[in-house]
Amino acid sequence: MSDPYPATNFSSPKAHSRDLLSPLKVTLDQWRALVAVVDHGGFSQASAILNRSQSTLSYGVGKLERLLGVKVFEIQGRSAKLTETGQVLYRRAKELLDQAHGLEQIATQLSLGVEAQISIAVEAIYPQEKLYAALSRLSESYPSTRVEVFESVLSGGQALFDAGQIDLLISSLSNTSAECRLLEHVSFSCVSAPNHPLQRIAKPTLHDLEQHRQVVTRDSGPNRSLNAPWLKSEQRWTVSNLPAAITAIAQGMGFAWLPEHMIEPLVSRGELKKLEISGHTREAKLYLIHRRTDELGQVARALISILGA
Amino acid sequence: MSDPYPATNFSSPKAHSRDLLSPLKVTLDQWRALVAVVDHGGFSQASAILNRSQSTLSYGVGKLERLLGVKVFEIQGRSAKLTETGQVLYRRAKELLDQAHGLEQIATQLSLGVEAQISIAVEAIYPQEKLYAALSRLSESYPSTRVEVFESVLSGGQALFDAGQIDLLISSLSNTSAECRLLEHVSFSCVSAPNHPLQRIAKPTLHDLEQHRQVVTRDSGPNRSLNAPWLKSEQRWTVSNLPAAITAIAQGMGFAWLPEHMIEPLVSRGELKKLEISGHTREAKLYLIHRRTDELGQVARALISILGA
DNA sequence: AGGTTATGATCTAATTATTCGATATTTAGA
DNA sequence: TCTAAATATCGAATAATTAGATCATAACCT
Repeated sequence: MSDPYPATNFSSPKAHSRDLLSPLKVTLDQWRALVAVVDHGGFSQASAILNRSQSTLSYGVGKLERLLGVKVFEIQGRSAKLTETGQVLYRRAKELLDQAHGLEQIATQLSLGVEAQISIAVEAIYPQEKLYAALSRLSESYPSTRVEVFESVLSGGQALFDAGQIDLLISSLSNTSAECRLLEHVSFSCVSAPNHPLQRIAKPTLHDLEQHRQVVTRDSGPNRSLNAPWLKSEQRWTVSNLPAAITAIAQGMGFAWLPEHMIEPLVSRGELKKLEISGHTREAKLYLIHRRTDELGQVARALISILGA
Repeated sequence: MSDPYPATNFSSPKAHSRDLLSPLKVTLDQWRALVAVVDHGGFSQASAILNRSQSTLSYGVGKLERLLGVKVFEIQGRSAKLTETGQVLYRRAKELLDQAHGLEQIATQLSLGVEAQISIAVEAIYPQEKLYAALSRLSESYPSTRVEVFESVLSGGQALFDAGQIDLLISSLSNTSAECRLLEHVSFSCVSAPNHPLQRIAKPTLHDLEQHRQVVTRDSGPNRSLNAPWLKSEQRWTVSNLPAAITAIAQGMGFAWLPEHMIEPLVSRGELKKLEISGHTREAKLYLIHRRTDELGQVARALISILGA
């Protein structure tokens, strides 16, 4: 008896290398006929739905079966029943048709002037959940529009906006040369690692803070010039993004003013600890900035509406 | 001065209800023409690849543009360049073509006798990671085959196998009426919650164990008759699946013999604690059981080969 | 049981869509 | 300005799809 466990030839792990341009045997209409026959319980019923004659569907499905060498339907009595093979193909064919319709819908949207892409810059302190929730809602209405998101710090977004590279900007810097509306208040807390020397001071003052190293996030603008108004420490480390700042603080590198919503989980896990600076709560205002709405496309306008709601 | 942060692309989350059977304006061949023209830098070059004349492609793409009301190409000089709209459609069209090819490939597999579905029963103590790793590899070679997995305990899988409802069985009970090979040793440890009374006994004996409640997993077979050979406690709670047993133990409900690989993370997190029963390590042998290979399809054989490797 | 009806398969002719080759047109480069 | 290379367009040839008629079969209904 031969080896009961014959070696099997497995194709490469990623079978994603398909020749997209090789000829296709089966047309969308043929798949559509198959699905219609299944969904309406027969060739005759389906023919009414598709506005084709029964013989047309019979011919189409028959051709599909012939071309692929499979048997999709089994005629039991006077009704057509799917074979096991047919069930598999039916499922997949529905997905294929859905994608084909989606593609045409996208094309229709584009033909109606929906932007193919919009670009936005978002201040890093803006809550990511809100951003992604908004973009998720946007993509429900405009699946064809690609979204490019730039994370910016301080003047960085402004520079992109002025250069005309983005449609929308969420920034802490208000702008009088464009439409600008208050969007969000972000509260900052001063935090350090739990074992940092500052934590041993009962009520640290601003002067106490100045004796220690502060971690700040670098302005992403071309000049890297702007600082938040409360930045005064002599010893200062500058990092490129907020996650880096948080990591540095957690490692005991110093203190920083960070957005409440970003540090909250770390504080409750005990990896960071707030420093209560008497009478000094920090708050940043985030503005939604854009050109005049009549200069924007409908997708950008929709995003403004979602973000502002 | 471009921004260092990477661009992010969001795609549509979930296709909405679409009428799959409404007529499609654009054929796969027309999408194929579009993609070919982009990929080969022009209508003429693409015509060679697709074995069509240049005029055919021009006609096809032109028709696509007319039907959808979009402009895909912009003729700059003597080369065709994609418009923004075209770029979006090109991307999606490639996905559509890939799916269409995938569907035909699946049909081809099915036509060559690849099973549309295989069913397997797996003893609950078999490591899930191994199972899913094997099934994942299997689906690379046989994406068209659906897999049905039954989780079984003791005689449960055997019953399914005897009833011919499954192709493969991984069970701790060896079987002489079918092909059967040793697949895996699973070590069991006796565990309880850390605060359980048994933990206060330095070297508990089997007799000590019998004084406490044991949690066992119910035989999933029709008679619920079999017990593992070492089950002796008078007080016994029987639960339906291993996660339920683990939860019960962690809550202090008693002790149980559980597979090492399932309790290891809980032990290291301190939610469970092992009871060192002197000289009594438990081990189960898991067998891979199946009918003669010449009675099985190629997918079942491939899975046997993967599991046995 | 026997007639009736609903259903799918098959054949054919008519219709429709696709394809090709020839030709016009545009543009980059010499 | 001329040439080569590219796309668009046109008409004829070709291929594919479609509908209608017909047949065979199975379920349904007295």
